Amino acid sequence: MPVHSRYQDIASKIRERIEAGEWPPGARLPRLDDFAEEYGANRDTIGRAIALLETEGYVWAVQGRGISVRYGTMRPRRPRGDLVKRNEHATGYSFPSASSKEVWTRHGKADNSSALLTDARLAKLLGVDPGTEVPRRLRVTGPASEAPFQIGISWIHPRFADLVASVDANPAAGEWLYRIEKAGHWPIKWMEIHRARMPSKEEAALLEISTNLPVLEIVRVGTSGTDEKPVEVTEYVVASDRVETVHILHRDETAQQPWPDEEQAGDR
Amino acid sequence: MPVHSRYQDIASKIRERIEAGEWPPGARLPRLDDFAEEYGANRDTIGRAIALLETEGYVWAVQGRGISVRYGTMRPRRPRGDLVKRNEHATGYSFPSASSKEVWTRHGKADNSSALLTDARLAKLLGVDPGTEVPRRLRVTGPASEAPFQIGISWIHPRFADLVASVDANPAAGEWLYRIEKAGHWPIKWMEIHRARMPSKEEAALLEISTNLPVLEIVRVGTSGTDEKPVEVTEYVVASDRVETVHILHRDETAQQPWPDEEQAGDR
DNA sequence: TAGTGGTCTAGACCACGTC
DNA sequence: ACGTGGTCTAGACCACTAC
Repeated sequence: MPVHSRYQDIASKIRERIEAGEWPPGARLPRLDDFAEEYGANRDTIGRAIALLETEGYVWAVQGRGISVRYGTMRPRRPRGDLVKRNEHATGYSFPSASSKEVWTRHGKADNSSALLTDARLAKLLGVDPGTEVPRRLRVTGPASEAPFQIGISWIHPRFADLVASVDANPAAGEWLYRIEKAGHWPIKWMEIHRARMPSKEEAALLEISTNLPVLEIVRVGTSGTDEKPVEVTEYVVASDRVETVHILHRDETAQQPWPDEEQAGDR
Repeated sequence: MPVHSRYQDIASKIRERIEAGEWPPGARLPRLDDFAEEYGANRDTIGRAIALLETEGYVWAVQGRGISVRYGTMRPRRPRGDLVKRNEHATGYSFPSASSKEVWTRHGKADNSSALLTDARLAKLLGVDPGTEVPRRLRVTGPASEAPFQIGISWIHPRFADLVASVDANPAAGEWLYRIEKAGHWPIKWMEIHRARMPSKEEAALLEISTNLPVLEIVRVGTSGTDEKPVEVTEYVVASDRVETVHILHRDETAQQPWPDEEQAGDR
């Protein structure tokens, strides 16, 4: 485990203790000095470890008060379903588009192959068991002259493995999805889950950013319009200093006016 | 300028020099030792300043290579024209709803008053000049028993000042908007801009989080369904460890983009 | 191997919340 | 006023990149 620096190791240990329930949400952690003595490290080093845990949402430290465990309703990679903000909007494939005349270029080669989908959350969204071998497409996208702004990792449901394998080794963006829609699953329906977090070391390297720069994580799930089953899951990781997402919200055609006392046939 | 600590002051100075163009995007900054000598501070302190600038997206430091200026272009991630589809689903106000039986409570008092809208970006979105006095509504929202998860600041277009002033001093969520829709602007159309960033000190205090925890910033613009002019702008700041946003995407045959592209004059 | 950023220590002092 | 986290220094060493 320790391939990291001292403060990262210590942070890992404290993180595990929190997750094990040693200190419940709201409880106060030992003081920096206590941790320093316990781990045989300098207090400043403990401070760095705590700062790391703060970026991950585990703890909240306040001068003069102490360090307390957050009510981590949605711990990193462990979202809870009941604390969610719901929006609905229209965009199409949310693959970032070339605005005006600009053209996004792939940085490095796209990797189209199969891999084991070990992430439990993504596996669940795709409707497969964790560890299943799944067609995967990985690419890093951005302007040709500058740093990339996005990592995209797509996992296609294994029932489309043959279909996807028949496509060009270096397909255009969305090519796999077009094929699937053409094969009788039109229209694919989409859901996206957005959140902010810090990048992993690997993600930071791919995006050419510091591990200190937050990223926007977008998990997109595509569902067949015909059999209602998941078709693909894509995780985007975008650099927060380069990209914002724009959403257009529409009102349901069948929706009534929001106030109940009046009836008025809604036109648009 | 600030009453901040040494490394924050130094970060401010370097930030200003970057924005002044002293080092163009891609250029390399002086070494830590050089900065240390120039500012008469310890190298470790300079390192903290650089780490801060990294979280803000200004620079990118790599061991063995040096510190370079980022290409800090904020690019909206727009829907792709040929793939955009129409949307038929309702959204309602994207004010977070209590899923299941949970009820969000206001932390502290909501502040309903008027204030000067100095933020150039928000002023532009609302269609007023920066510095205009505008009805404002500020609230901090979250479960009753735990920490809040969201700050919401709404700015209502001044043409509705009288209408809004007539509402109860402590209105229900969305009350102002209902009134405006009722006054002949139904249905309001919405756009949202999402991005990840680090919180300000004040935001962190309101959300009871560390300044090290990234937040999701959501700027929402409501436009009158009848005269097509902006009605309100709301900025949400949500704690990234508590909230994810969920979006349902629908197809639309017409590649519409009703919102004018905002060129990003640099508001970071 | 040289150069540069990252981490660590020990000790001191500062800033903030609480009593 | 006290206690706790936050910052700063000086110097040393580690980690990574480039040559």
